[in-house]
Amino acid sequence: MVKSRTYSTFAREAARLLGMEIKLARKQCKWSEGELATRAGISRYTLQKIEKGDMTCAIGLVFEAASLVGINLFEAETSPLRRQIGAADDKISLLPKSTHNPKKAIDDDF
Amino acid sequence: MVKSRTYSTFAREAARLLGMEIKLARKQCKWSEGELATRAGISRYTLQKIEKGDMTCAIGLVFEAASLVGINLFEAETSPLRRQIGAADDKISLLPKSTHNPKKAIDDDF
DNA sequence: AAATTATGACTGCTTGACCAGTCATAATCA
DNA sequence: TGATTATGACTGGTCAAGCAGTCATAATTT
Repeated sequence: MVKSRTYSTFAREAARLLGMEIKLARKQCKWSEGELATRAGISRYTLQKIEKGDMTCAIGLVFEAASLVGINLFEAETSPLRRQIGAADDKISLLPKSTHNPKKAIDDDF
Repeated sequence: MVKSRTYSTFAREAARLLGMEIKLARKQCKWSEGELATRAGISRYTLQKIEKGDMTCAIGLVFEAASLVGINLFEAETSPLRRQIGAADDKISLLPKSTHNPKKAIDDDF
């Protein structure tokens, strides 16, 4: 019995949703679990975990599976991924390099 | 030197983008790496990897950090996450339970 | 200017993620 | 119907993800 990590419900549901989308898209590709797993270079068991929304899966494996079945990950409406990356980069460079906070107690909100 | 996994550029860029968005959102929250790491219940080093778009990070940790800084993960426009999950569920149940493919050679596209 | 805080990078250790393989069951095809 | 394939669930072994901790440097405050 290991005390496992806790996650916010929002994060959990996002993972669950992504897993289901992958499963759905896979079925639409008419691929079996084994087929997608092979293409993604992962084991079938890992794919099962991914499709269940398991929080411990490596993000690279999840995104790889997702991209193979044609899921648009964080591609908002029109702009291609590259452009978004550039935009994020620009925005970051506008902010101060380090966020200097006066030392005070952390008010944890749980 | 272990030959590390390969990923599609699409998957890699998606992870990179998500990491940058987290970093950006964190700075907008005026939180230091240590602050967000503590709130997310992870080490600062892991957060650094997440913000770099490291493919090996657990998706749960990435999503947790993202949600803490207020990133809308897979929330399309208006519909809340829950509704999307329901929709995906419904769609899946409409498809055949198992995708039965005639045995043939896999034409791998790389 | 000095003092404080943030960042980047790294280093062993421990734990568990991922894999290969198996089995029973369910679904689909001939 | 029987034969084939897909799915769900699990198990031991191995290797790396994540952690705690450190250090040098950069940025920010006073």
